[in-house]
Amino acid sequence: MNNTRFATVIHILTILAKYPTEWLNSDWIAESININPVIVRKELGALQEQGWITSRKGKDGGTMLNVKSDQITLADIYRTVKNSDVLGKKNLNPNPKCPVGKDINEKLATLSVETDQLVITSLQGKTLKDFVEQF
Amino acid sequence: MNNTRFATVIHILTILAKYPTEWLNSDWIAESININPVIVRKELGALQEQGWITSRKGKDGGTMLNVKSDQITLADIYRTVKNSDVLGKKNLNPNPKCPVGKDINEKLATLSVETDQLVITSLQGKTLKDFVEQF
DNA sequence: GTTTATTGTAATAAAACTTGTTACAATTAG
DNA sequence: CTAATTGTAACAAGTTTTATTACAATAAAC
Repeated sequence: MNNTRFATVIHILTILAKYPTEWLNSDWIAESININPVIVRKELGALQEQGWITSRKGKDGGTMLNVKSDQITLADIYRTVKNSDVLGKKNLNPNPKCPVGKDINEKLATLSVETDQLVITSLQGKTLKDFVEQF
Repeated sequence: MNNTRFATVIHILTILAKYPTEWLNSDWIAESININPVIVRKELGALQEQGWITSRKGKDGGTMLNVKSDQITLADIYRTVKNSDVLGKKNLNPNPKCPVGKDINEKLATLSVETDQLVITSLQGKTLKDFVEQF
């Protein structure tokens, strides 16, 4: 992961969890993170797909958390934004004529899946609630 | 990690470990991975800095492994190429006037370090020798 | 119902990162 | 001396990430 999506999304969710009874708008959230409100709205789109939030258009519109914060684990959040593996990409076209090249991707894949799973398992033990309670 | 450096470097090291008595040149290694030889030479530079290989210039030049493959753990390799954290980047300028923005990076950092450490610890239990023996 | 503020989304631009390529000086075996 | 190789710089191309502009659809509030 070489982007800020996990940081952005957990920031958004933390704010929503902190103010669970208010319709918070994307401008307000964006100011806390100090990023462009359009990016916030894009991430809110991803959170909607998970069913975690409800948004309302129009004047006095905004977003509210839809589920209890102990129902969302950090693994759920990570999976939502994850777009690369911990150990990075495999090589695209290793040479099948080379005994190493022939099998490397298969061996790498095993290691890669195992490493990613380790992270997921660890994050499954932590909820958004645990995280938010630190504030 | 959204690059192929781990895959490239472990591929290189696997080949070197497989043929420990030959001076393998960058063209030959590059053909197995199917990448540009200059990239191989760049990575070989990183491996030299770790003291893991010796290279020889000139005709019949090439590279040989300098240490036993059970002396290199996958954690050592990962650290050599790692250029991003498992959970990605923190947000650059969260708003210090917001109670969430004020502390988010500190809380995220704790989580991030813990997650990275988990991966390192797991990879420390695996050596290059273990990996190479699969071939 | 008109006004105003907001989401949702597309299109584009700018910035950062990754990979590939060309070129060549320094070096070393034969 | 010749041929082949490393080491490295410079640049080019491709991909990903982040920011920005624009605007239709919508809904509250008056």
